[in-house]
Amino acid sequence: MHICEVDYFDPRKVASVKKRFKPERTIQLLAETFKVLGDSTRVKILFALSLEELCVCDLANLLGTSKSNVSHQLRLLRNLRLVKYRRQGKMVYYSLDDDHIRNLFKEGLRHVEESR
Amino acid sequence: MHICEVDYFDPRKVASVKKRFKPERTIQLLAETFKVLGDSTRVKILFALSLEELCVCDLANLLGTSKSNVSHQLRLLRNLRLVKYRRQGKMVYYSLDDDHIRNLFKEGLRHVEESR
DNA sequence: GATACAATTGAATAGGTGTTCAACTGTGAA
DNA sequence: TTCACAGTTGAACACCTATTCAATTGTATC
Repeated sequence: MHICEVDYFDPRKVASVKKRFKPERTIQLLAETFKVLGDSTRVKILFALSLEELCVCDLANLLGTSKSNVSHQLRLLRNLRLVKYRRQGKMVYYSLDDDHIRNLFKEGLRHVEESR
Repeated sequence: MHICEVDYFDPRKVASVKKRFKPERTIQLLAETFKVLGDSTRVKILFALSLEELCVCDLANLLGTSKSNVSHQLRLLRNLRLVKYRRQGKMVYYSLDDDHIRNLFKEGLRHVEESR
C-alpha cells in the first residue's frame, strides 16, 4: 500500500487503468448517448419506432402526450442520430437510424428483464 | 387516414404497436438503467471497473474527484445492481456486477466510436 | 391568395441531478 | 479505549431537464 498527500491508493492499478482509458471525448459522447436513452418518454418512442415507422401524431396518440412534447424529444434523438425521418406531404415519418441503436436497446432490455 | 377528436393518425398502426408494447414497469426500469449510465463520471467509474477491481480511493484518484462524490455515484450504481463490492479491512473494493453491463457498455462504445 | 393542420420552436417553470462540504460510521492498530 | 483513516451519508446549492403553452413554419387543398 502506498501513500499520497491525502489518501491511500494503489498507484500501480491506477496507472494501468489510466493507460487503457478512452479519450475524454469518447466518454462524453457515450454518456450523452446513454443520457438521451434515460427517459421513459424517449424509451417509449424508441421502442415504438423499433416496431414501426410512425409520424409525430401516431407517437403522441400512442404515448398519450402532446405533439409538442414528442417533437421536442425527437429533436434530442435526432441530434444524436438515433432516429431518422422522411417527409411525406404534411406528415413526417420517423424511424430508427440504424441497427446499432436496436442492439443497444435489446441489450438493455435483456438486462432489466432477466434480473429479478 | 383516419380522424380523431384532436388530430390525424393511423389507428391500425398505433393499435398494432400498443399490442406489442412492454409493460410500464419494464420501460421505467430500462429508462432508469440508461439514465444512471448517462453521466460521464459514472461512465468513467464503470469503464475503470470493467478493467480492474478498485477501491473508492483508487477511483477518486483516477477521476480526480473526491471520495464523497465517487461514493455517491457508486450508491446509484449499486442500487441498480450494476456494481458489486466486497469489504477487505478498511477498504471496500468495487467491481462490475455481471457481464450484462459489460456488454451494454461495449455496445454503447461501438455506437459512438463507429459513427462519424 | 386563404384555410387547415402536422410539425417545430421558444419561453417559462416545476422538479430533478451532480458536486461539494461537513459530520458521521466502521474497521484495524496501538 | 483511543486514534487514524476509508467510506458513507445528509444537507445545500447551482445547474439542468421534461413538459406545457403559445406562436410559428411548411405543405397540401380549396
